[in-house]
Amino acid sequence: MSINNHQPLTKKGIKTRNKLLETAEKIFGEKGYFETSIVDITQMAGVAQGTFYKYFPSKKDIYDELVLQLSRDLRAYIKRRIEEQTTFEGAQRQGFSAFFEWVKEHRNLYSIIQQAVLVDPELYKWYYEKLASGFVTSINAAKEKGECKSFDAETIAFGLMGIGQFLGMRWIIWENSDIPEEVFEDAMEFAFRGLSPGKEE
Amino acid sequence: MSINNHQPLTKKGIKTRNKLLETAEKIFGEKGYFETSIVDITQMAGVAQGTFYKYFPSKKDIYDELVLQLSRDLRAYIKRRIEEQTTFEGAQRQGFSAFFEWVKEHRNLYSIIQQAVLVDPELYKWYYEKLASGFVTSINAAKEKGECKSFDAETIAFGLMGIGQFLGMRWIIWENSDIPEEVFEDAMEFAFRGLSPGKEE
Amino acid sequence: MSINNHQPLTKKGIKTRNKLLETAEKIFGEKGYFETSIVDITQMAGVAQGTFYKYFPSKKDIYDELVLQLSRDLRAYIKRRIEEQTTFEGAQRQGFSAFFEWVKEHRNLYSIIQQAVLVDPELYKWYYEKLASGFVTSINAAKEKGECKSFDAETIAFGLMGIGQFLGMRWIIWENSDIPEEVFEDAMEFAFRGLSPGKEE
Amino acid sequence: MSINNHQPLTKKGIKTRNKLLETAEKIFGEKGYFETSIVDITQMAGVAQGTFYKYFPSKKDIYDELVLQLSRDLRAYIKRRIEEQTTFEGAQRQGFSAFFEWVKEHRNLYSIIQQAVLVDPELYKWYYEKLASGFVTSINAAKEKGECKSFDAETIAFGLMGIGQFLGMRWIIWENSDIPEEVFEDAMEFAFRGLSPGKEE
DNA sequence: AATGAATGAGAGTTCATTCAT
DNA sequence: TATGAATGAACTCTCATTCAT
Repeated sequence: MSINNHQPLTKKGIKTRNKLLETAEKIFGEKGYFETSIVDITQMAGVAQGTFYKYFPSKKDIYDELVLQLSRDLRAYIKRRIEEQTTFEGAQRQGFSAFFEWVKEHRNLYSIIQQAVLVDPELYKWYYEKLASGFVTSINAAKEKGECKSFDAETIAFGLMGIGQFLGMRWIIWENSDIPEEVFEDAMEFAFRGLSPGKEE
Repeated sequence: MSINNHQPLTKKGIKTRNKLLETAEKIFGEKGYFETSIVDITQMAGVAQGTFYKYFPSKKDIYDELVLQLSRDLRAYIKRRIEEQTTFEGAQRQGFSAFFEWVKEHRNLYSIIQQAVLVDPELYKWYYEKLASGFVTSINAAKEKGECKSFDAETIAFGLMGIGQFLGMRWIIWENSDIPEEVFEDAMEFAFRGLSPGKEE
Repeated sequence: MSINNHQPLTKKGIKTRNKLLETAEKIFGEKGYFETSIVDITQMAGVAQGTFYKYFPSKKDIYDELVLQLSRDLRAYIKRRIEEQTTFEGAQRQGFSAFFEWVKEHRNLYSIIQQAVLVDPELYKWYYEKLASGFVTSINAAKEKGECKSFDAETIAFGLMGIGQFLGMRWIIWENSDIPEEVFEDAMEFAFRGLSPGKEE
Repeated sequence: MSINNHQPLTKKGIKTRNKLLETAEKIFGEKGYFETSIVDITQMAGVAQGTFYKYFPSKKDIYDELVLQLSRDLRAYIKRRIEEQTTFEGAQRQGFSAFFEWVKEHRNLYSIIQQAVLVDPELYKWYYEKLASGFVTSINAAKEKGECKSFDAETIAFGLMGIGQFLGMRWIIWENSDIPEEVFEDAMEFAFRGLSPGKEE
């Protein structure tokens, strides 16, 4: 009995499947989901067109898998960098820092996520809600420890993600550089102590 | 003298062209640029396929025109609402408020902008840089008046846009509601005085 | 009672019709019949699309009219140049000469004729048969006067037309030059006394 | 490894590609390049539209391939027939004869070449220059052996091609018959000894 | 006489997917 | 497991022609 459940059974099969994933990541990132054809992927991966459908039911499926994978990767990466931090501010600094590094190292993956706005809005939503939930947890913890004002955690989570997203876009993606030291410091100061100058006395 | 420069010369022509623009706005907003076909637009607009090409050289052109139009509209809308404000914080509050209202009233247009990430990244960049320049001006003015710390204006501009973008997305687009009063207030407090509780004494 | 018989009734109408003919000649010559659109013609002629159909029932009709016109023109032009000649060879020399001059002056018209191979093979045939009939008449006359061997006149007519056609193509059209003096003389010698060297004694 | 370079990799593929070429030859010949659609070709070849583009990047490409193929075929065919000839006149007689036979056997291919005037003038030029170069070689050889007057070889080459072309067109294509014996003989006599009667004494 | 908006059939081409081998 | 040929629906875009004004 042979059911094509799209799961590779041999070492060679696993290798082929990974090759396809890597190639898709590269091309989706460069040309965008809609401009990428299956032929593009199979050609660059060095396999026949038919082979693609041995491992993925459709074009959309390989995209979904990439998003899930990178969502997990990014969250794990940030988590690892935050763990050793003891203060809320320290953790956030490390978190932002980790995020910017990750974007820099994975420009393609970053691009792939943004494409979800058009490819699959629900997936886009899922990705950010998932990411937000990590923030919410640490914000609530900080509130209890008196390290953060008693804001609505969801509001702050999305606010912080928005800041990270836009700064990363502005400098890493558009400028193709690191986040300048000064920008990072200003952003942190902004986030923790706001725009208004303190009252002088 | 008749040159097919895609500009209507009669009242009837103007009406048809506008009908096409309105229809495109609606369908792009609902189905997304890539899932929208010219047939979709012309059918819903009630004209023949060929008629589309009398007024727009291509699908991309009508998209561009929509983005330009809405970019101007949004900026004008915000500007009008800010003008009467005398303080930096007041102006920002009004600005955010205006932005959220505008997004609520033009969900389709908001969606169209986000699509530019894939449709035309350069246009996407142009849109946000244009928007940012307004922020930069008012931030710099506020710095001189002592109403804002001496941050890099570009950093703050993108930070604020990110906050607005993500909150609008989270509540107006995903939840299909207004921005809750509490969320708005928390966001303003966050932006102007930061996450950290002031030093108690 | 108003019947649109495509004939202009006023001076203005005649002018418009001629403008269309001239423009069509130019564009057909440059871009070819199939690559030329009615819009191309009306735009360059400076009239509205609808105006075209006031004067010509279809694209094919204006083409036909051009071919008929130029067929008459070319034959009249050659005839005028031949009339004063008294010998067969003299007349043929003048005829070739006139043909080459005409081609040079009317590259577009020459091109238009060649297009008939694809546009309307029957018309193409008609054009050359009409042209051949002039040759036949003068060849038969020459045969009676002992100035030409007793060849089949049709054969010689098409042979001479073939020579003219190919030399004109080779130098005037491809090289965009005059027929070189030497080429012309060689061609005449070839036509009248053949390739073989006479018997030496 | 699979690259879609339009070359078939299996026997089945080769068969399909050839079927398309044969069908295109037939339909181009009958209806003309511009009146032939890809649907015409694929329908008659019994394959899906998409299949066409697996083997030919565009309509123009299959046309080009046909022209190149037939150019080689015709030249090879004539060359084979000429080789055994020892005299210039004998070779030319055989050459003309071969050409007429070939046209008769491949009316469609002949038609396809003529279409190049409109489809691709450069290709048309290439075809005749290539053909002419064979003539030039044998004319120059004949001049050295004293079998041909010292004419400019290019002039004679195009003159001879013109004669062949027009006679073939007149009798084989238009009349759909063979070249009549008498026409052939008159043409040869014309070419080798010219129109003028020798001087009587 | 002239305009220009509108039509709609049909063109060439692409591509996700299926299937025989 | 892998191949690559084959499919056919859908796409964007063109253009000769008609028609209301």
